[in-house]
Amino acid sequence: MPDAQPHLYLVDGSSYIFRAYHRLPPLTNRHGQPAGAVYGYTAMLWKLADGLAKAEGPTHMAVILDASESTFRNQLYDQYKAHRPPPPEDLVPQFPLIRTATRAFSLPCIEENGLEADDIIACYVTAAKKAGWKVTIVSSDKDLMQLIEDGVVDMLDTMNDRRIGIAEVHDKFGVPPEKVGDVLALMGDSVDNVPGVPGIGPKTATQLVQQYGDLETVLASTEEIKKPKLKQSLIDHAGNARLSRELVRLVCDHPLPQPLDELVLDGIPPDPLRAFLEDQGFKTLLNRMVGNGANGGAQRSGAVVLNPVVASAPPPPEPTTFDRSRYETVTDEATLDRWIAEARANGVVALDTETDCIDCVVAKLVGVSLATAPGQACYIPVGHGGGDLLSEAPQQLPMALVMERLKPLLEDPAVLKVGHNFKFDWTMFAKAGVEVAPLDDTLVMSFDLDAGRNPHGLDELAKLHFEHQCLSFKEVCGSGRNQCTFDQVPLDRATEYAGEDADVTFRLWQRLKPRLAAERVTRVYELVDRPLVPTIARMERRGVKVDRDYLADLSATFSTEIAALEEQVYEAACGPFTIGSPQQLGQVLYERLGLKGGRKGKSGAYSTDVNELERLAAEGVSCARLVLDWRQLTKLRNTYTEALQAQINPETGRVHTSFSLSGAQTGRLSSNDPNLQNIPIRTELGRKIRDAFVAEPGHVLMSADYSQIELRLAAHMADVPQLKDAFANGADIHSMTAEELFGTADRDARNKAKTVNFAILYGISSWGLAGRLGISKEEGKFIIDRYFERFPGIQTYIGETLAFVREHGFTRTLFGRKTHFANIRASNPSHRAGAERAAINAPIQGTSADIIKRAMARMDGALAAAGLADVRMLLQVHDELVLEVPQGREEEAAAVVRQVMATAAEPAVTLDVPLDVEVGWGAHWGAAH
DNA sequence: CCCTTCACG
DNA sequence: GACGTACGTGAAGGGT
Repeated sequence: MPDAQPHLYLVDGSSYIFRAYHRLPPLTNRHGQPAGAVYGYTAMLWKLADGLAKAEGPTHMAVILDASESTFRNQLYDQYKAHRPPPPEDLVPQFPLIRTATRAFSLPCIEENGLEADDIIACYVTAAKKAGWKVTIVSSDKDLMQLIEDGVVDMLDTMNDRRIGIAEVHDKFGVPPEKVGDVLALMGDSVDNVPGVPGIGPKTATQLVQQYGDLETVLASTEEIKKPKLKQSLIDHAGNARLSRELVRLVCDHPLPQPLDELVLDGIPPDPLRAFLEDQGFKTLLNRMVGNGANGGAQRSGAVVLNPVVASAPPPPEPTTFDRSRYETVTDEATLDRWIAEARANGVVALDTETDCIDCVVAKLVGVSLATAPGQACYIPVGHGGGDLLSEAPQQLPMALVMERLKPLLEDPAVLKVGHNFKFDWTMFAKAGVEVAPLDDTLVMSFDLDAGRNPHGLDELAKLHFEHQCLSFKEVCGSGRNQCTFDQVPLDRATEYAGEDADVTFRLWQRLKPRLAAERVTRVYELVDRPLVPTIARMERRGVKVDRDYLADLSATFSTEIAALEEQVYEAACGPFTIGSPQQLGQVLYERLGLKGGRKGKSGAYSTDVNELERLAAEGVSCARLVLDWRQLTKLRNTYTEALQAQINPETGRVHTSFSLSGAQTGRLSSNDPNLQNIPIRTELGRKIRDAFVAEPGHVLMSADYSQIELRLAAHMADVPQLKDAFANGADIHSMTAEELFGTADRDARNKAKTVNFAILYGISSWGLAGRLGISKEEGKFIIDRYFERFPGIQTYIGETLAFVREHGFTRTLFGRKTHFANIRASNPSHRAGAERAAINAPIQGTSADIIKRAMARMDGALAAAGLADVRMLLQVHDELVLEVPQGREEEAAAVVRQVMATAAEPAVTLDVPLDVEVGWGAHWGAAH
């Protein structure tokens, strides 16, 4: 099973290439250039990526290189590395190829001016240790041996296939790793020109450090030294020894060039690697790549065939059956402590919270269930009974005690907590003062693996993966008027239900976790969705302030207007009817009033949608205009002004939406209860509702929007030079498109071009475009052909996307997010065409979603780092973030928000187009745009 | 529970 | 020639 603990592999690329050069014959590549060292390097990366993913495999990996000749060591000592001979002539051209090879493996390549690779490695080791990770340094450089720590940091010498731990360091230097620096300082290094002390080599250096403990003590104890020559040399060269100590000391506190998390390993995309191997003519490796047909699963998913082990991992062990009677009810301290110890020993625990209500902001905790292995689960009741005066509360541990005991476990960085839809549980614990970390969320995992393939509810997944029917909430709490809350459920029954949820969650985690790497969605899970779980939980809990009195006034105004319109409609329609019934309205218009042109939908009813009513209104049918106005006002009143007032939480005075992480197939969030992602803005009347969203006194609401992010991404992904240039130069993209398509950019042409641009994003069809533009389908086709002719990249993108989705059944975003399309091979042409349009759109919409999600995951940290910890991110509306900012801090906050959003793709993805962010603020949401 | 309509990106 | 009239959502109300 995958370890809860991340394991970082740091490859010392610079030192490797020198050793490879001397070890390997002077091979040349397909272009006749020397490539022996590069071949050795490529083979080594292959071995790492292939073999190591098996048992003690890396979860994160990076190649570290020397960036520059000059470092702080040259300032310390101008002779440092001064006598180093220049690298051999046929090695020099191979240096840049190291970066090419690394990129071909899709591995991060890290270098930093002023630092040697060793220092960067030391910085990452320090940071990873702090985060509770394990580290393996792939090198045999003796300087790096200073960093080794038992069970935490080791080294791997791939050339000799040997692990280097404390024992090996001791064998070599006779001292533990933390004293290696002192030994190195005394002995010096002729290659790097570290002076050391003349006459002292490895043997004497070791012996001195062993005897006196460290360099300073050696230098302070020269009186005791017997050998006169040694004694004098130490006295004469004490300065050099101290200088040498500084030269071999590794910098470990420099800011990381790339955050640790970004180094996550996510399989190896085959295409760039294949292209590189072909270009170099590395046939052996190439054949291994193509020839491995046994690993059908990985191939089908488009993964490289280097790592078949994870893909073919055996199914989880027994028991495969579920026995609810085995779950334990925990009502005493000793039993609680036993479960906590079990979870800690295990390193991973699944959990689920039971509450009296599904609204996490007001819910009270009723109990917690834990699972430490399949079938091994318990339930800890803390809030049962009590609410009901008739029945006595059952014996149970006090909530405060349970929380106090659980807190160290839930916050232990070495214990992974697993939940299904963890944001709910996270909030319940946060309300009790516990910040759960680290965590895995099986709902998010399922979504990242199987979006578009199956639903992701716990009960549905139990059925799908284990053919197990979960106890339903209804069976436990009843339904309708007889429904009770969970705190009223008897403990034995509650234990069965809650224990099962934790048990299923645990087994689901075992089943899904190995699939992340095998199906190459680790990156999107680790870098986009998992970090978002606590972020979303915080946003939901914060809520947004809504002005109730303002909404009530607005509602009253709307109601008066609606009543007046109703009278006018009845008059125009020659009698009353239910205006809100499309069926009745259709009959009134096309039968009673005898209007012509009634269009019927597939259900046989007249269509009365906005297009039809606009058409009638334009023909002078007064009733149609009145109905349109009536519809707008009732919509605004019923869906917004009335509903929003009812949604204000009495405790917080704010509205708390729920964001769904699995709501949209493309990876977007969705918002519900209430939906705050569809608050009106397009009409003046509707816009008034935005003014109801206000900031706390002393604060403003800030809105930050990505400008045209999807078109920018289309320009990047489809590689359209004109579009990329236009974005780079800040040009008006629709005018530019109009110029290309129609040779003019007047208002009419620009509007048409804008429609065409959107049509492209949505998967164009000539009929659809024709309908939108009110032109014939021939004209529509002409425009599309012209678009493809001017922007051939778009046509290629569409063609390649469709070819890929037809072959694999899914699309991917730039971050690797998969969306599956069940209908892509449907025999029904309209079903198939629908799936094709969605598949063209999904990578673009999904990449946009990935980017803003990364911005969100980073936002709180970036604000805190800038001293803006009291700026609070409240809402996300697909390409917009809404924040609450203390008055007087607007400019500072805007700068941080803009920076985080504009750079959110980096470093995982480098875009050819800039991301532009527009920021505004005001007393309310309406004024922030 | 399905359909239609309409609010948003 | 038929298909159906752009991608992704959630909520409300009518009708069955």
